[in-house]
Amino acid sequence: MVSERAAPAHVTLEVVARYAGVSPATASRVLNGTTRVRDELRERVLAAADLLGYIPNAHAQALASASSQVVGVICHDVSDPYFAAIASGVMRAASERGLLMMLASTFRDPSREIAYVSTLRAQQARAILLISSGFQDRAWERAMSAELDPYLRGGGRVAVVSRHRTLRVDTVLPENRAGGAALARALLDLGHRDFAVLTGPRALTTVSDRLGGFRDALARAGVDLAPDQIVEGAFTRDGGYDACSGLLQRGLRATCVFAITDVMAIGALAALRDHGLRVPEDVSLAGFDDIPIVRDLSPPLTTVALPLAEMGEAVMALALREPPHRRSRVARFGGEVVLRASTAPP
Amino acid sequence: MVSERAAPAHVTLEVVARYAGVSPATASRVLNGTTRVRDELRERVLAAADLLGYIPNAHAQALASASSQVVGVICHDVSDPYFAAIASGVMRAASERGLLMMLASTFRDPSREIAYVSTLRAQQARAILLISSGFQDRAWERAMSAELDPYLRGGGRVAVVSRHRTLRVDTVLPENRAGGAALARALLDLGHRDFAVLTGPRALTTVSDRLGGFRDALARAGVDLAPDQIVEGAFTRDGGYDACSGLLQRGLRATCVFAITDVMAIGALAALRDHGLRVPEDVSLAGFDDIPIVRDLSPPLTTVALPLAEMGEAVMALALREPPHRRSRVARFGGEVVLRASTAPP
DNA sequence: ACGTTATCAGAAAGCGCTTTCAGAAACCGC
DNA sequence: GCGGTTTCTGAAAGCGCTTTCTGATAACGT
Repeated sequence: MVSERAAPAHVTLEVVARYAGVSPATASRVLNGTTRVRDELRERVLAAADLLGYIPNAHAQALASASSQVVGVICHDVSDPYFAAIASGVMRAASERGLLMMLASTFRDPSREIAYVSTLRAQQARAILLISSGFQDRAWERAMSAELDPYLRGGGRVAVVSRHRTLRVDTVLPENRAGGAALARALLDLGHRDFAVLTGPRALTTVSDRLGGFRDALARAGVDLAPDQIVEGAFTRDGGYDACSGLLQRGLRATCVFAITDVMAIGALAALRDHGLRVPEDVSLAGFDDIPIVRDLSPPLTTVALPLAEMGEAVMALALREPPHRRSRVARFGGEVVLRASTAPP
Repeated sequence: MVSERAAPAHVTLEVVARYAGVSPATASRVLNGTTRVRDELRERVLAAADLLGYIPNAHAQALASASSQVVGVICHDVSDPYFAAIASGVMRAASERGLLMMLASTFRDPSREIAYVSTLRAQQARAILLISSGFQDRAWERAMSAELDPYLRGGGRVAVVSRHRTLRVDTVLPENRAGGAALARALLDLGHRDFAVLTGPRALTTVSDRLGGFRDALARAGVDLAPDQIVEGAFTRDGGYDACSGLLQRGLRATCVFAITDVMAIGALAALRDHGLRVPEDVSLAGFDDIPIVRDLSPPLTTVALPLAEMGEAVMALALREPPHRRSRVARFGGEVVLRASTAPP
């Protein structure tokens, strides 16, 4: 009767230890397996912990041992399939290692990226991973370094997806430039000479690298890209739709449209269709990323494949590798052109 | 010179306080704004904190104040657009409230759901949110309750997306049953009488509710669903593809296929196409969820719309509302049929 | 001018754990 | 059988903060 309504209080290590008739030190040792403990005591502690439903307080553990099981992940936009796929790879890598993942989404605002680094520092994250699209801006870079440097000096680990100009950290680098170039060559091989491009914000290295690679490869083939056939839009499905609509309104002179990301390509496909154009009969369309859904579009989308989940696993591996930061390392991924039915000879 | 290489040590509250010439207590009060402090001291503390780049240790804060800024989210599968969309809503709700989100993905294994609850308890999460598809299994329910109950008694908050039979917690409930029924009626109205269904694991309430609602509505109209036209597959794109392929091999006798989720419908669409069937001319196809991509398929998919992001925000609101758990509450969402071009009269 | 109340700052306890440190007990060889 | 190891356990310090509690100082009324 009484025992049944006994307040469970807070079952702390102290309670377990008392119950087992040992000191908290011994109980801690048993529970963590740090040191041999006489079998009899071991059993008593284990039994007590189990019986009382003991759950250690991770804050106390972290504070006392100055270490944590948590990695922080800052993601450009979790609701975008590209970033979600990478985050999913990070998630998998984390659970393999028994780590917990604190996930923050900046919803496309680079300044929040910096704020979150600070927050994750406060949380004593063992590593901070940035899943971004790169951002080139002096003030931003300075502020980010000001957050990252003390963290690194304090033993924190940092790794980043996508190219950043001045951040001295481990990097997972999608082959944006080479991929853009390879795509251009593939499209040239199909016979296209007139291109239009739907880009995202130029301040993102992801955008400028892809566009740069694409344009260079065209130039090398003696084909140039009319400035009025390059339209900038938001980095989203609707951004792609709007950019493509704008292009169509102004008069599309291209036989092939390159959307700088698959997500934008999805919007572009809708815009083309709404405008009565058939893909690829009237115009070819290509994207970049190979997010899972694009093979199920009709027509399936030609794109540049990136192993997104693998990149997520790699960014974790890079951050956690020993010894830390011999010198910031770069791991390159992807860049293979996947030709599908959305492109055809003009 | 010397000052430049001075070890930054760890900048703790103590260091800031000493530097400002006040006690740690005062520094704490200033930084948290808990109590009025003389302006002069205030300024000194703030200046010192800023100068030294002070970042509070969240573990110490949590330990001392017995409260945390972290909510734990356990997600069935982060790489599935349905769950990702809900998680994104949760994310938004978290950042609005200044909370941090610890995200775990069970990768479709219900037993890991229980393990993660325990882990998040250890992390002293202020709330635990389960984004699942429901699971009906006595042993599982018992084990889950055994984790949840002590957590709730200790002041923890819990809320769940999807119906669970015995869990006494706040629930965000998609209108699966009503939605399934409404979809059936809409398809009947189009003139269909012969249906096939691609389902997921029956142990998931999401599956059984949708299927139950669908079948009941058909029965009420005097139409029955041949058992051999119901095929169970994994809850994924490939599961949908395989289930649909199996159905086609065995001989499809239906004029309309209902896939229990949009994700499975995407796979089904691919299977139908690979089999040379046109949608909706040869067979109509409907899904459930209205994940963002399905309006961009061709044909756009008929489905039952659920406000996924909103549901994510709601599950957070439910968990955090005051006072806690007057009695577990249920918030219902969605269930509107969205007719698109993937369905047509037979 | 005196007692009374309101403000503000510091000392110190304590959150729940880990980890030296040191002592007790058991072991060894010769 | 005794010094010297080797094991094992407990006492206690301390991780970095918050929060009483207490004392000092200022402000107030009559």
